[in-house]
Amino acid sequence: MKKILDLISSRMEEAFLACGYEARYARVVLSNRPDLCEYQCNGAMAAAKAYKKKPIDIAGEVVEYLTGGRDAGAGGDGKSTVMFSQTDAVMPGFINLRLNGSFLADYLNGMQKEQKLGLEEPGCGETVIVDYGGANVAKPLHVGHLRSAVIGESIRRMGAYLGYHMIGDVHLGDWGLQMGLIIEELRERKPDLVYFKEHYEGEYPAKAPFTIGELEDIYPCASAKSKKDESFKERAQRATLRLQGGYAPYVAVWKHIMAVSLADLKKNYGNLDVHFDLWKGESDAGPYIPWLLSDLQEKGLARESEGALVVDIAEESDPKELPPCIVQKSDGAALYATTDLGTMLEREKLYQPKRYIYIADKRQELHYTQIFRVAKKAGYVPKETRMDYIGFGTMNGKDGKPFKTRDGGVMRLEQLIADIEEAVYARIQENRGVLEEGPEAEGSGTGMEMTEEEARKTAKRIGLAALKYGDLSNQAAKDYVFDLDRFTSFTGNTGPYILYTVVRIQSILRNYQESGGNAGDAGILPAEGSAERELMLELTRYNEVMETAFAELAPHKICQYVYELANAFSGFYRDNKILAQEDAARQKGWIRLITLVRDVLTAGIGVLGFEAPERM
RNA sequence: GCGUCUGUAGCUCAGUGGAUAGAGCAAUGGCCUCCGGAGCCAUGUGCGGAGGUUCGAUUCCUCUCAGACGCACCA
Repeated sequence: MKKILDLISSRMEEAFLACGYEARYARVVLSNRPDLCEYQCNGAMAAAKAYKKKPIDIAGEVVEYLTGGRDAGAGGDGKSTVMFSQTDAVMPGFINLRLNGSFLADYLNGMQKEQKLGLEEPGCGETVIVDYGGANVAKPLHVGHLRSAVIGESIRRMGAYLGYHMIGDVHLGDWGLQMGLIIEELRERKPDLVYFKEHYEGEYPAKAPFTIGELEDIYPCASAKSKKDESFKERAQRATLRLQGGYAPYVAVWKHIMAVSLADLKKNYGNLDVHFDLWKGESDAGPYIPWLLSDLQEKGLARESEGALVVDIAEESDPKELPPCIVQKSDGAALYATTDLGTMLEREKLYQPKRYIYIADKRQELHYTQIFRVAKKAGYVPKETRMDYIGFGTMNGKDGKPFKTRDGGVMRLEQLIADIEEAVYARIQENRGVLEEGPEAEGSGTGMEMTEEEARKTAKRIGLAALKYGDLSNQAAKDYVFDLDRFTSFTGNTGPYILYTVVRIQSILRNYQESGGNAGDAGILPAEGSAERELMLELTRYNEVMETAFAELAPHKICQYVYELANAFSGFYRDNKILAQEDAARQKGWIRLITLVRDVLTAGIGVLGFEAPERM
């Protein structure tokens, strides 16, 4: 289905053209003065100069055309409805519009018949690689990984919903210095392992010589040691180099580290309801690196500098010369940029994406600028391929500083999720308590009874919504304050509030069905009340919002929309007693209307990465 | 030093080249014989500052102040 703004705009274009003005002045936008109109066109003022006329005269001519008895709907289907109920030219040159109620109702009826509620699929199956997650092997996920996972998952879902072939890749950190650090630390702890015997010729054990718990202790320990102990660091660097060179015993250890760690990471991302199509890592770029380095040199792009191999990426238009991109360390080891470029080579070979979207901390912006330029300069990625980088801000505590545990440490993601679930669970218990103490405690049939197990499960689902909505409702690029109490609140602009709205609609629909109601494929009728009309207008924005949000890679726009829609529903719910409505046709229309609201909300939170429970 | 990003209500955040800049939370005062009150209504404060472009700027440009971050062998 066409977007409602496009339908209105094309009607206006017709009018502008008919009056002798360029179509580009006809663009219609949502009104910012709902008291005056629903939509507005400001083109007359912009056109005034070009045509040397007073804006109000231009607006007047256009309105004259529209009201000249030829106001028709998008039509062509024989049952076209008049589009506007109001067309006013207002000083200094605004054209104020309101939709005809039948046109609006028709639009919604169209939406509910369509596959994706009237959403078109501009993606057309184009392949897009989304690189997010960025977990490091052998290190537990912590709050620093949250944003990449949550934002990336949402972007991937948005794109998929719009018909793109989205490929999400976790791109593990599994090939850099941290692996050398772990290997060296392991050697110090368990020097007798066969991997550290120089002339060992036998098979390597199938069982990992450590648990995930040990592994998680090894890395921070080794990392701290390398900062104090220079010789330890050198040994770790050597181990890294040997691993990258394919030294069999280290590769064997590395495989153990990978297996143990990956199982744990999959579990944790699963708890976040974050999914990846590919579990590739930096190591997968390994095979491409020798060719990459020699190719960069053959093309004359790479040069030696202070022992390292670098590629200049500065361009004339740069305000300041950007530092070159280091592709090989002076000790010969690969680093961040090298593996990222190697990864591109693999992705081009296997998937030929039309677009890349990288989601990483905004502090990495320079790095991405560098590798994007190298990739384009060397022709590894076609010129026309879009390469986007979303740099997200820091998650801060209430003090405005990066989020920490009480003792100042880095909080594990598991802990954060557990805290949120606990807070939500407490709220659920609170509500149950209030219910039981209430004057009419019997209240059975409300469907509010919940077993302990259900309550825990529900708390988990609501907690995830609280967490993700709290994060996604902020612009990605900005730092934001993580406030557990606020995010888990069941009122206000929060994830739980959105879920509550969906649950409440479900409850009404359930009651309606249980009392023998069946709306069948009844049509939504033109609105009678103002809240009803506002709700309907809000619904029409759906496809526009989805497209814009993806075009701008801005999940927060979807948050904003679902919140506004939920609020519009609240207004409608307040003014209209759906189940008490005696006019059967109107009641059916309302049932269809709120069903559509539920479906739109469900689709919206679906791309945000969470879902509503049955009850809460 | 150079560069990037960010400054909007007491707090947390949206927003737009257009007509009166919005939400939530907090505060105050109201509203329930209500399908789930986890709601609704009312009241009050704000675009860091200065110039410029424009018929019109909170939005675009320049300067300035403040904060965060980045500037070659970490990722």
